[in-house]
Amino acid sequence: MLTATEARHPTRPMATPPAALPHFEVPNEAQRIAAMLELVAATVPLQRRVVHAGDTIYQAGEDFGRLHIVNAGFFKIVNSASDGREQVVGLQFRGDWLGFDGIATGRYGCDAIAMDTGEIWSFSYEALLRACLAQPRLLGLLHEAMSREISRERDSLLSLCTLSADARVADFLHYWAESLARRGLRADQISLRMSRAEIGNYLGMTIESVSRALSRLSAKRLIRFAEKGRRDIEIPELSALAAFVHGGPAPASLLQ
Amino acid sequence: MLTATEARHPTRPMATPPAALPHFEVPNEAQRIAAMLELVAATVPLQRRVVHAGDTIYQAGEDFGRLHIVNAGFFKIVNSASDGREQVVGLQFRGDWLGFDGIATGRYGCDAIAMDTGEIWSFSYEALLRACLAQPRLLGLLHEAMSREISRERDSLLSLCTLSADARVADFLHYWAESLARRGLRADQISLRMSRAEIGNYLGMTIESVSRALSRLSAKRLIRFAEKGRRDIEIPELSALAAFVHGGPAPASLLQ
DNA sequence: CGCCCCGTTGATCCTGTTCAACGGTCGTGG
DNA sequence: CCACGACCGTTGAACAGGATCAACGGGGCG
Repeated sequence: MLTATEARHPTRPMATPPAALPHFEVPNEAQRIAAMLELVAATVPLQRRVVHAGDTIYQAGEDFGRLHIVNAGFFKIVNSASDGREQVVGLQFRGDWLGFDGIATGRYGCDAIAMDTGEIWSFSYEALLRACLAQPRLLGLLHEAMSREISRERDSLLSLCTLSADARVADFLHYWAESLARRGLRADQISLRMSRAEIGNYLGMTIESVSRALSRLSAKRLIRFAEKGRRDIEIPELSALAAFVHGGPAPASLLQ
Repeated sequence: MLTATEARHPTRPMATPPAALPHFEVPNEAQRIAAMLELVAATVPLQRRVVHAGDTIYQAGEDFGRLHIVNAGFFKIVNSASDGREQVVGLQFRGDWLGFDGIATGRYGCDAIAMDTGEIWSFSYEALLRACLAQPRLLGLLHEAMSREISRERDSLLSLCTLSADARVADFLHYWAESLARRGLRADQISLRMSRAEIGNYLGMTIESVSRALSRLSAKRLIRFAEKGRRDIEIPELSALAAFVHGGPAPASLLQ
């Protein structure tokens, strides 16, 4: 319940609040999230847990009873079919909630797995509902989080069905960078802590296709690989990436 | 509640409550939905609206303020990107809720369109929340509906990413039939009131591929076309369809 | 009747998968 | 210290599943 002082990792870009605000158009989403976390912490008895890459927050089939909020780090949601097919269906960052899929059935429907060091706040769903009676704003936050989750998944569906492989990868990078920017973190150089296999699974394509798509994006100067480690990617112009996703493979300006 | 003799060809399979319970494994989901509708109708001031194919319930960008429940008919949810890409991201049947995507932003994020004659119950989100104070069970229903929606979309993601075109179509038919069965309607002959184009869009494939997939499923005896009208489909064995989805294209028993 | 929309089927093309080989990095142990 | 193997990412070549292009039949309706 205590030990609040630690749980910070200055070396981990995900965990710390921004030191300098970026120069992108920055909505006050970071404040929204901070206020949300503050309110939850103040009104719901919660348990903080520091997690490391690979740690499981919950697993499909477990009894539901608790919800979770990402305070730091990031997490993947994996949905599995009875025949063994697995699919990463969501990536959750600071301020996102985990576990909604368990409410209806009383059992979690997916696995939630940490992709990096981070901190998870967990609390009983029942306790949350009780707290909502005293503090109705809390209910609004809950509904907002669920609504956001629904919209986000619909956007995934749209991207998966309507975009080419290259555009899907570009959209993925754009989404990632935007998620950082919205939280007040710098978005011009992101460090995916996912293997190509995980990216491919998330985007519904193979490792090779992901690799090729990244190479092509790099050739088009839409991204740049950091010197060391091809998991660190620079995005010179976020809007160019977005334009590529939308306008198709031909930005018309700097093509051939 | 009886009148068991009809229910053969109600001409409108979606609209009417079940007359005879089917012989499939039938959970009491029909009762769950009926009880839900009853409770909502008793506690929330709602507006009933009869709609016809093509009618719009709400559109992306409109101010959010109301939620909707399908009492009869069925509806598609269409998500659109700024560049014009459109994607059917959900199909909603009796008992399903519409409009959750508007809660977070205050504006609907998708279009909801009737695919057939039906009836929609609409009510103010604020009024619902007020009613929840008096009747906490209502809040449980709301959360359950949102949770279900999230799970459903994750399953769509899984199917889209991991299944071949034929399996996707089979899965779609299976989902449709199961949706009917769960509501106490007969599931062995379904009448899709969607064009091939709409099915294709929903499944992320072209009209031609849908057509071919249906032909192949028919050749495999997993489905059969009704004499007149290739939108009416018989499913001799629902479990065989499910087995095809999972076990891949080779059911091993009646192949070759 | 003519038109339009829908669904089917065939032929061809292309995107992304599959199969394969290779280089780099890291951790382990001789 | 370096050899080794496991893992990751990249790239090439061949393949295949769907997309695309095209033609045709049927039904509804002005």
